Amino acid sequence: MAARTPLDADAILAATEEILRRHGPDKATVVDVARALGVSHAAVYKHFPSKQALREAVTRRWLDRNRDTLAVIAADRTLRPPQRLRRWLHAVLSLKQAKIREDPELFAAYGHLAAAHSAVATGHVADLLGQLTAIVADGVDDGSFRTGDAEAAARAVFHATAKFHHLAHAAEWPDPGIETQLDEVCGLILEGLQAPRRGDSNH
Amino acid sequence: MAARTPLDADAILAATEEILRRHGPDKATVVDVARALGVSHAAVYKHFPSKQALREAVTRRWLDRNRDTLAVIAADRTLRPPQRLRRWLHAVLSLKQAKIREDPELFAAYGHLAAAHSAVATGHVADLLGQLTAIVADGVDDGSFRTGDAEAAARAVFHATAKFHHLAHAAEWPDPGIETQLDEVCGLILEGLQAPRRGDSNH
DNA sequence: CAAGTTACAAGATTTGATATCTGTAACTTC
DNA sequence: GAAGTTACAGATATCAAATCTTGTAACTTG
Repeated sequence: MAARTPLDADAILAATEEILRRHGPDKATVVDVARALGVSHAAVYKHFPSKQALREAVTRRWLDRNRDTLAVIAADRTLRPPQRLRRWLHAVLSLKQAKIREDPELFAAYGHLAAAHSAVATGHVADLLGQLTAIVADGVDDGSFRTGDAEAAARAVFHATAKFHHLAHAAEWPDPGIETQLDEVCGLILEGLQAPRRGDSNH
Repeated sequence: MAARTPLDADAILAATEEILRRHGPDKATVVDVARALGVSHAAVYKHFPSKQALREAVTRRWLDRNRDTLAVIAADRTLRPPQRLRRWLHAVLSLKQAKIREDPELFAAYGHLAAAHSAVATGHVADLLGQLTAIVADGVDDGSFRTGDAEAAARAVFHATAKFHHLAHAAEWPDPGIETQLDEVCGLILEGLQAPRRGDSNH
């Protein structure tokens, strides 16, 4: 695993992922990473200012990959917005489920960051909200959805599906019923977005 | 605080609450509780089979009080179902917010139990789902809501509002924007429940 | 015999000395 | 001077010994 003399940020990130996978987020140290690369730990600090920053960079890589995968769905004009929204929400869940299954230690490391209110996590949420807003706006344009404020509607959808994307619920995702639950919530939400406005009948 | 000779389950529960408040859920011991009551810890075990059971009993007391408070709202015929649903969901959140504010240690103790998949927690969820189902069914009866299956709809509402009642989100509840977020989600959900059926337009 | 006691084994937690880790600084090397 | 090194202080983690906790049992008392 020890990369040769060109020690760049990417090699450090790859080694960090490997160490996180092997030792788990609680026991992985910067010294371990340096040892895996065959350098002193101070060398790592030439590229990353802190252990925290190093972990954020690893997490950002995964989140950015996810964001890009989801962006493809969000922009897919072959699906009408309601169906696209459903597909997108399922994809958010299934990307995270896959990571838990295939890389549980790494996933746990991501969880620590989110809990610590890292800027990486809040930035990712903003990205996702942007994609959701785009889907909703598309729906308003083509007449599938009716809402005055696409951004507010996207926010509501995001909060209403927290159970299916918020890391705090990760323990529930392996439950086989979770997909059905998401389907039910999607159904309810889509009805809400498609509903014709009826004034203040809610109040 | 030491109660006199009649040592009954209620006195033990009261003492346990006090110890939990003072020491927090991680440091509170059965010996502490017994000391507060002026008895040996074995005496406590005559009334409760284990420390776990004792904590569950304390938690159940609070959950049952909450259930009863909410049942009043769920059955309040002076509010039409949409408005009642909104009121009920806000009440669920605000009861928990109040507990966090006024009794943080005790609230933390409840959290531990829920995380441990205690039957107390799952039973409480069933209670709440029952109340929700009743509100939805009332709405179907009086024409405010349209849904084939009140129970499935109630489940969807419950999952869609997880952010506002699931203990995993407790850290977000002190956020001042949380009420507005719940309002937005309520609006979306109510539109969904009120929507006229339009066949398979979602798929 | 219901409701308490003391005594005790097994397991968890605290403690405190030791070792490791983080982050910085002062020093090499190409 | 960019990219690495060793050396170090202070914070953190580790580990084994001592202590405390849990839960049970055998005993006492009104």
